[in-house]
Amino acid sequence: MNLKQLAEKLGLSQTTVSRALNDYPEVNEETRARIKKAAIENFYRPNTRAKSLATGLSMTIGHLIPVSTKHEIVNPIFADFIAGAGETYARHGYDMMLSLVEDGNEERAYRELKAKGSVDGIIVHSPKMGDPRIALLTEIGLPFVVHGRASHVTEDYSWLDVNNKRAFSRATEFLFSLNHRRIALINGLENLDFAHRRKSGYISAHDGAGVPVDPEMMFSGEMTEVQGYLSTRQALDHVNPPTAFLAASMISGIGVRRAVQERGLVVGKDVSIVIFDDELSYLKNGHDIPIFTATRSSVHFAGQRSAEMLLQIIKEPASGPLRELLEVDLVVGQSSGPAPARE
Amino acid sequence: MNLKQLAEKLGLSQTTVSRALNDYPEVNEETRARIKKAAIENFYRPNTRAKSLATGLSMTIGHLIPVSTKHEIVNPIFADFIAGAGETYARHGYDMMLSLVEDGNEERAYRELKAKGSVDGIIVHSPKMGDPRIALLTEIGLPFVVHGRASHVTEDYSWLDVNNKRAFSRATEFLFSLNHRRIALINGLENLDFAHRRKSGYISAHDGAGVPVDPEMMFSGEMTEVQGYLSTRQALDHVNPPTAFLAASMISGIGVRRAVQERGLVVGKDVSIVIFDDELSYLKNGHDIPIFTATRSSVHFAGQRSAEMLLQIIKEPASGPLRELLEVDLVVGQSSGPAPARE
DNA sequence: ACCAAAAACTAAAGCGCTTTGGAAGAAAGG
DNA sequence: CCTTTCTTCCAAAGCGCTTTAGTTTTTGGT
Repeated sequence: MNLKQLAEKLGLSQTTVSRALNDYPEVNEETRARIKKAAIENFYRPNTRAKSLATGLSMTIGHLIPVSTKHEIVNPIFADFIAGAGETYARHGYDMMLSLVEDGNEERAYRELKAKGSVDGIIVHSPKMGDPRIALLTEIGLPFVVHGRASHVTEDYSWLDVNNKRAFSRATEFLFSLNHRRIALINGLENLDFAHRRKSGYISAHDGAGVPVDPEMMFSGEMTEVQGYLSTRQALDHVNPPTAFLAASMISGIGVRRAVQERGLVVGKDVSIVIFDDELSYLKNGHDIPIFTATRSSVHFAGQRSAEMLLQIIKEPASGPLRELLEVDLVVGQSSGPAPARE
Repeated sequence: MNLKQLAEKLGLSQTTVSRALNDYPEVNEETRARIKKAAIENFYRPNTRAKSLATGLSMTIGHLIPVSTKHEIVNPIFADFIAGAGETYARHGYDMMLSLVEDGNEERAYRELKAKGSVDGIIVHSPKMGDPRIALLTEIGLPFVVHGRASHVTEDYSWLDVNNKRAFSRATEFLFSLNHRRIALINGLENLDFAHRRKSGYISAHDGAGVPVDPEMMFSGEMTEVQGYLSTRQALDHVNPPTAFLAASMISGIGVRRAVQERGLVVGKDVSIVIFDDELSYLKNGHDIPIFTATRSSVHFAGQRSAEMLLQIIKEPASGPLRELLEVDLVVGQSSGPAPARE
């Protein structure tokens, strides 16, 4: 059933029916009630395409997920982020469009999205340092919110980020307070901005404590279980192995733990592990006492908030660049303890 | 730049330009070349909304992800499935729309999708036993492919599934062959069809081997790490604890391992663990020797194939219900070994 | 009872595309 | 040389909605 048919059935013009359903004032309340009733009875739903063609609004938010042809990996963190964002969109009548876009094709993909008019706004994922997408989106005038930030970018833009630097400096300091002096960092890919910030937090804590940073204790890579495992093995093989590990996610932390246990070392005693916990729904950090000591920030919440911010910017572009920095909790779990006494 | 402007610029009618770009024959090859060149130079992209309004095709595939208001959990398996499907859509010029739909609202959500004309087809996720969505989608005439199957459904429909029953009977038999006689099943939610089939595979292997099934060794729940952990603890607390665990996913397997190790038991020696490995990109089952002995089937591939099937059905509805049953590999890893001798 | 203003409705244009039904000109056939 | 058939192009309708610019009906003030 489309508008025309509904209008005919009611013996009214399309104009009136459309106005009644969209709560315009210039329609008699009695008629409006009659129209709304008929709309419900006939399960009338305006055709989205027609509506958006007429209004110029697509009522759709795009999520462009960078996919590397080499690694071809989809971050599990997306699942929870998207769940959070999706809720918000649904509540506001927006749809969510997902596109996987390959490394080199990013500029084209974004321009296309604008030209095709398929979205009203975009969430930018996994910003890299000096990410060119920010200038690009500003140029083409597509509203966007970055999940994360991009260092070395001069534009003013909207973002929501976790205080990654602080998170990692706090975690490092916490380990220092337990007398650890040799801490391995199992980081994400360091061309990604968040990983860069985490590293700088790790380094600044070392500087603050006067502990030298050893580049051989810093690992970076895709945040997979296997990467956590392999990096940890390498770290433990060092002539001067670490007594503690700082892992970028629950998943790499699990890899760290596997490698540690494989060596017959006891987590929380021989070796401490601190992770960054995104509160992934399928990988919660335990049910009572946290499995891992962790800096914690819900990526589900981040998704929700980012979406809200984006919708706000779309509604009122003048409300200007919005920024939000989330602080993390430091929760102490079973995976950390005082550094073992040196023999 | 829209069609009208492009046509004016070229001194041609919209008709000719449109036809040239869509490779219709009734246009001079020289003119076509000229038009295509201009289109590229001006980065012309037809407005999707207008196009789909005119053609009646939305060129969009919908993924409705069931979200429970109670658990509010997004399965990480979706991430990889969607990555696979997304690739395929991109290659064929389709967009992907994601909606989170709450438990009770499913029927309405599907009908709305049809009425609003937002998608040309749908992938049905997480089918339950006797899932009503299949009858519903058949009734409203929206092309769909089910990822999984639904027992007790009489309709003919398209699906792509893993042979879950066989996977779990093989895994169980494998453990029997290692002399395990008491095997705990850490299953997914058993109202979900795949979990039901896995259970029946587990049971049929017991029947085949003449080993009685103990309901107290069968656990079911959301496939999280914590659920795996808690179920395992409960199983190990039993007066007659199991010597082996069969876990529904990598993630629950990790929970099983945690509980086992917490008791000071050695995986692969005191206790064997076999998992179902979906080949999640972030949780690969090790890099050389598999961490866990597993039945393996790539959910990324499943996403790809499901998408291909759906596009095929959309293109040629007559090509009828398509079905595809994927068999799993049984890969032996480090987590299984002969049952410990009874004292 | 009359006129202006407000209320309630409608016809038609327009969003940007595809597609139908021609039309004009060139090539082919007799 | 005239008719027929291609070839190549175009004007205009239509997809289903919103919205502008009116038109008709009611209301209210005098």
